[in-house]
Amino acid sequence: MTNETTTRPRTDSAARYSPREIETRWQARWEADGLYLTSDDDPRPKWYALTMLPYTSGDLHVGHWYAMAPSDAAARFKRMHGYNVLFPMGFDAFGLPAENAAIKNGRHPAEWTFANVERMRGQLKSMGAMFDWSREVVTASPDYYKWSQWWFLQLLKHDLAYKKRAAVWWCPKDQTVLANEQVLDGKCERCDTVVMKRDLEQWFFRITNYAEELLDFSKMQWSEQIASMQRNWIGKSVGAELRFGLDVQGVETKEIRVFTTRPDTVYGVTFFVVAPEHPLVEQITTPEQRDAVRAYVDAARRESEIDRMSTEREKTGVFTGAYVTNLFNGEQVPVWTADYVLSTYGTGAVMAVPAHDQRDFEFAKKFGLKIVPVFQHPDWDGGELTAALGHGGSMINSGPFDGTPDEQAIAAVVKYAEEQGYGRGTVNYRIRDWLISRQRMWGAPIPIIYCETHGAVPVPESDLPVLLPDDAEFRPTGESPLTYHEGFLRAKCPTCGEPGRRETDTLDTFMCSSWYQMRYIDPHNDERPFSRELAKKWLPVDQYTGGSEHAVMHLLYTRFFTKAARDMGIVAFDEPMLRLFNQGQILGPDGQRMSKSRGNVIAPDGEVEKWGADTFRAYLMFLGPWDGGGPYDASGISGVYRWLSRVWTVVTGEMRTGAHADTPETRELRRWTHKTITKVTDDLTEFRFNTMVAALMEFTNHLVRLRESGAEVDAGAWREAQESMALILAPSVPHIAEELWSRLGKPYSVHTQTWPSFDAELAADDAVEIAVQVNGKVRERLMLPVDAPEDVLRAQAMASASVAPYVEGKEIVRVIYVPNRLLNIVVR
RNA sequence: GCCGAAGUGGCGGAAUGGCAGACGCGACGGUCUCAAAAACCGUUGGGCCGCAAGGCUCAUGUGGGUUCGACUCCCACCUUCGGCACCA
Repeated sequence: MTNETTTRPRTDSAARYSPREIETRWQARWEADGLYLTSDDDPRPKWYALTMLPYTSGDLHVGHWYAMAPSDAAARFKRMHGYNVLFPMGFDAFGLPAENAAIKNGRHPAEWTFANVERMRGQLKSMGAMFDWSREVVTASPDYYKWSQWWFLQLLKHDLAYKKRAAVWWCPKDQTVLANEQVLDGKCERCDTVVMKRDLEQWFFRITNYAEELLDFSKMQWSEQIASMQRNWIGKSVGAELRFGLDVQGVETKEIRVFTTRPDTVYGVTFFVVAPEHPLVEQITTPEQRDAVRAYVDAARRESEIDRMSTEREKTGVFTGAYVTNLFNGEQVPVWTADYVLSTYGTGAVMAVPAHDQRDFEFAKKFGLKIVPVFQHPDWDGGELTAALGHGGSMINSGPFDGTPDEQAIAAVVKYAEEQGYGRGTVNYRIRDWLISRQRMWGAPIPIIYCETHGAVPVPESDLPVLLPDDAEFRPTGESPLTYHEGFLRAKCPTCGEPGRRETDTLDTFMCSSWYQMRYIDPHNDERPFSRELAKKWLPVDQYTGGSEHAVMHLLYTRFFTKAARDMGIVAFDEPMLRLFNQGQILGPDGQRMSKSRGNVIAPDGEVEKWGADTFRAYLMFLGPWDGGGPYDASGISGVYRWLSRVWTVVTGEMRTGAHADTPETRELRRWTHKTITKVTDDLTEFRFNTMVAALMEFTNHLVRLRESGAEVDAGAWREAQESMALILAPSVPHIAEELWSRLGKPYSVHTQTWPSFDAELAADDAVEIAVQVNGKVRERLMLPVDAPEDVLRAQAMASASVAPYVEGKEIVRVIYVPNRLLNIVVR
């Protein structure tokens, strides 16, 4: 087939790179052969690579390709390193868009959802990724959500799920409650509608039980960015809970507790503030103050959350007429109610220390309340304060504590408080329990039956799944059809058999995606969510990839789920995903996040049709660092296509070869081959896909130049270059790599080959260019053999006509020599 | 306000403290063509000198510092992006 000494067939159209033909052919072959099916019995070490599953929105967009193509390359790379790689794919299929589409078209959400699954699976397949489709999971299918319901029952059994009445976020447009995590800037995460508070009885998971452990990231390699976002969200504060005496006629409660991070300022308390929603407000308010307080509380209730959250606005508040006693000094201080105190944080009440807290300071100034400094701060001259004082100095006005330095103050006061029974040291977290009820139909029904006699009774595991009705009728009430579906509602109490009523709320879709990685390992098991043996073999996930927009939602929930599963004896590890890489977000051309409502979603189909999947994959990898993201712009894609065309031409074309094992051209060729293998290996290991593509381009350019120079090289070295090219292309551009491998006469498949090793000796240069600087400025570049001794280099440098003028007549102070890089002559 | 990341050509971006701008897009010039597209070849940070080969010089957000040498390390500031935010 190869003809020793012909020149290349430049414009032979039959030999041109035609991606579409190649890609459809190989995709069919791979599927027919089951090339990407992962066996549970494979003895090789396992590697579980996972990329976040897409929501069934309708079409795959550029963002999906951007997230998945590099993940696929990384998974394939692992496979070529001898790992038994599990790289599954599925669909997050419950949620509101399906329901909204159903209301609009008058069809069942399942229709819309499963049609989207079909379409998106096809689109995903066009990517040529190594997904094992035999393990696909769809969270909205009964054989999946049966197990979501099972998880709910386990959590309930272990007191990690509970129902309570609480003020919860409500989205008036979506007509459902939301978890705290799903409220962004006071708006619904899904639809951007301003949310409101409602008092409702809802199901919660006790994620707060794990607040402290969730702060520990030491058992995995996650980015500092995500860790800090989660830490922020959990919001740990160390301080103390202090009691204040309450003595109001007709009020049973004799104390109010506050959380403070500054118990050491307790002698500076000059007033006390409770949130307008605080249950005691109504009770303690004196008759004279009643009208004013009621008006204030009502106004606060009516105000939008966005207005209330603003930090800029002036402090407001009303005196309740009541007083509390500071147990430390027996002082009575007035109790105010003000909306700068949040009912959801701490105890909903604060001890106000205007001298040492800026918010209390502003409030005191506005309402003419006393300000008593309790630290002799070094910056304070004893005059009237213009702002609250920070940490520093030692205690004053603090009875027995006067003179205690700042560093010891908190510990001393807490110790005293505990001895006297005034309070105790404690830790407070900002995170709230996870609200998982949704008043929507397209979700997994919460498996509970309400009975007149027995209350909320869990559905027995043997009765799972609680199926969604397939004849849901959508009325324009905004309410879930489950609430008026007689067939669904009617149920017998599992305890007494009397007629009961089913829970009509469904599970938050984030609960369904909190454990999907566990289902992939055993997706067809109908006895258990997954077998223990397979869990032991595959879990946890070794490498997870996905967007950082899930930092305090999915990525926090799945960690909680794993810890709960561990404590319930279901799994034996602490963290769901050992390594996490967050790719950046690909934005629309307008620089905005791609979303259907903005109309800036770009479908990749056109580009894939035009250039091929390989080109598109490589282009997305080439754009820049993967964690960078940025606006999508297709203008550079032709360059990547041109590159793959050149690869095609140079690898399939003919070359003048012979036996020339030791010519400079052959040595140079080997050097390029081994250098490129080295670089591509390193870059794939570190997820530096952009520089990997650049290195492959440079290698290609060298081969093209070499071929066009007409030089003859060693046949073995050329062969090695061709085969190496196919192998190192395989993870990123799997189709062309397979085709080239096949055309080189190698056995199917390139994707089951071992990653090529590189020879450092062959990769090493035998001559290097060394920069010669005088006082840090480059004056000359010299070619020298590798590891040339300093004196040889120095002699040549001094002799150089471009160096001499800068050195002549000057005193040489110092000479710095960095082997194989540069020589810097310092003169005076 | 607090936490995190980042500022490099017209654009995307590259550079273990050691030759700034790899690789690619775009632009310009050329080959092929009746012509255009495609493809291929060449040039391409700014300024200055030179017919030319080439040389000089400025340049990595701003200002300082450390160093023989700074895109890289340190300090301050500015800007952008992401997160949290009246969290006691």
